[in-house]
Amino acid sequence: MAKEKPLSGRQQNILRFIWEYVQENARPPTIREIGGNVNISSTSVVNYNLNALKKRGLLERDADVSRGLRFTEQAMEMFGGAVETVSEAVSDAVDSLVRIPLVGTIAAGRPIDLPETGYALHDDDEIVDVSPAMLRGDTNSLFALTVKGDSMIDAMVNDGDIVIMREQKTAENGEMVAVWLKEDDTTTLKHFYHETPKTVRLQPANPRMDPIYVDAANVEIQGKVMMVMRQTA
Amino acid sequence: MAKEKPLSGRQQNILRFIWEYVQENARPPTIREIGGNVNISSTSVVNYNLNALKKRGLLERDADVSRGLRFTEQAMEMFGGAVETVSEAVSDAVDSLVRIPLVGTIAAGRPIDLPETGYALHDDDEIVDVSPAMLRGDTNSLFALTVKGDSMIDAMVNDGDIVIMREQKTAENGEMVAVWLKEDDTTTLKHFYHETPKTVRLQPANPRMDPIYVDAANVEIQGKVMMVMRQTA
DNA sequence: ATTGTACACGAACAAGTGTTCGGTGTCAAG
DNA sequence: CTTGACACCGAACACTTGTTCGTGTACAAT
Repeated sequence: MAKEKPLSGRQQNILRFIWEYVQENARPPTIREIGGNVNISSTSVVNYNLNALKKRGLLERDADVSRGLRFTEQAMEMFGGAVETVSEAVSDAVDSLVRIPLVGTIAAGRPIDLPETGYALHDDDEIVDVSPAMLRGDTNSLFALTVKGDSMIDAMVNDGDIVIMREQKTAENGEMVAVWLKEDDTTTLKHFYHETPKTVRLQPANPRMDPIYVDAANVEIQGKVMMVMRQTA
Repeated sequence: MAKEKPLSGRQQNILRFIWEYVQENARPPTIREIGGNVNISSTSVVNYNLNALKKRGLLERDADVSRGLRFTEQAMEMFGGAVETVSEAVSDAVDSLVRIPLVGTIAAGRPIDLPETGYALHDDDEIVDVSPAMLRGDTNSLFALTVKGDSMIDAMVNDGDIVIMREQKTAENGEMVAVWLKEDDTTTLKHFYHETPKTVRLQPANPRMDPIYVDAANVEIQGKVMMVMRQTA
């Protein structure tokens, strides 16, 4: 589009006054307040200039209401950094919790039982709220399971603990994963290491316990353990 | 000062409406707009309630100007703090986290080392954010410690875990507490039971381990364990 | 010289908006 | 039963505020 004519001095003064007035008063000025501050004695002239600013895309006007002025985003950018809206400020003030569905249990004797729909949030799911500061990486594909029984003790995970997991079918060395041992009909939580192409080392979290070595074909990774939470009171 | 009467339902609705209106319109509402939205047909009643909110320190009013309302800082804190009288949208977006100072470490070889000032929040403290749903009872006197070493394994607590505790010098049967064993120069986390007036049973969290029986005089309770959190990824 | 546009202005008016008045009803305290 | 405080209400009014009208000036283009 053609280059626009620069704003007149009066129009610049009007914008600046409106901006400052909004900061000080938490409301826009009236036509008469604008006129009084930029030396325009006639409400008609102020009206004319406001309409010109509207035409330039810098203001929005609501007709037939008092103080019916609002800056457009373009004008906000013009002022060199938009002032946050109240809701933005509130959002910033609050860490968004990561809401993780508690979708079931984990026990030694069976594989993890996840819902078919990939644990999308349902009204009846319990939710575990976790601060994002406590989690790393992608927080979108997480789910939580409650531990049943004391078979995870070698992972230092107790009956009733909550395990936060990410759905993941492969593991990097050292990652703690839930693995289903097919031959043993057992789910276990251990640190995973590729020993050889055919052998996997599963290292208990308890450093005083020995690892187990299993055939890679026997291992089905069911998810990565991101976090363990235990309520003791 | 005397405890103030709670805001009436109408007054809460008025505040909520004003808040939402300001966010949407970048200006305060008129008396009539307020009335129309909280089912008050008389401008006089709206005026009466606005004056009551002003009296409570939640609003400022400029006389004889249109849209002469402004929230006070007290009201802003209220909205920012996500309590009962704010809008549902803000309230829903904000779940008050319990902010717990991470004040130090816990290790077997020494008692818990707490700051003299009772772990009041300082700018340089690390904070652990926990959803209140994960905690029971008083959330005001909590602190967090990072576990050093693997000596807490019998409590199924690993090196690097975070323990959320409440300062407490006595224990009910079954509560998990941090105890300092004076004769052994050891801190341990165990479930506490009064066996006899002179004897205490300390039961490991690991059900496969045996309890220890110690002289009550040898035991110094340093806090109750509310929660254990482990980051594994 | 004429025309069109931009800019300017005072005044009047219509509508928006806040304040005041006189009144009613409820409830607790005396 | 009376009184006072609180909450509520419709109506009227005063004032604020935005819009419209008619007019004037300056300047560029024709």
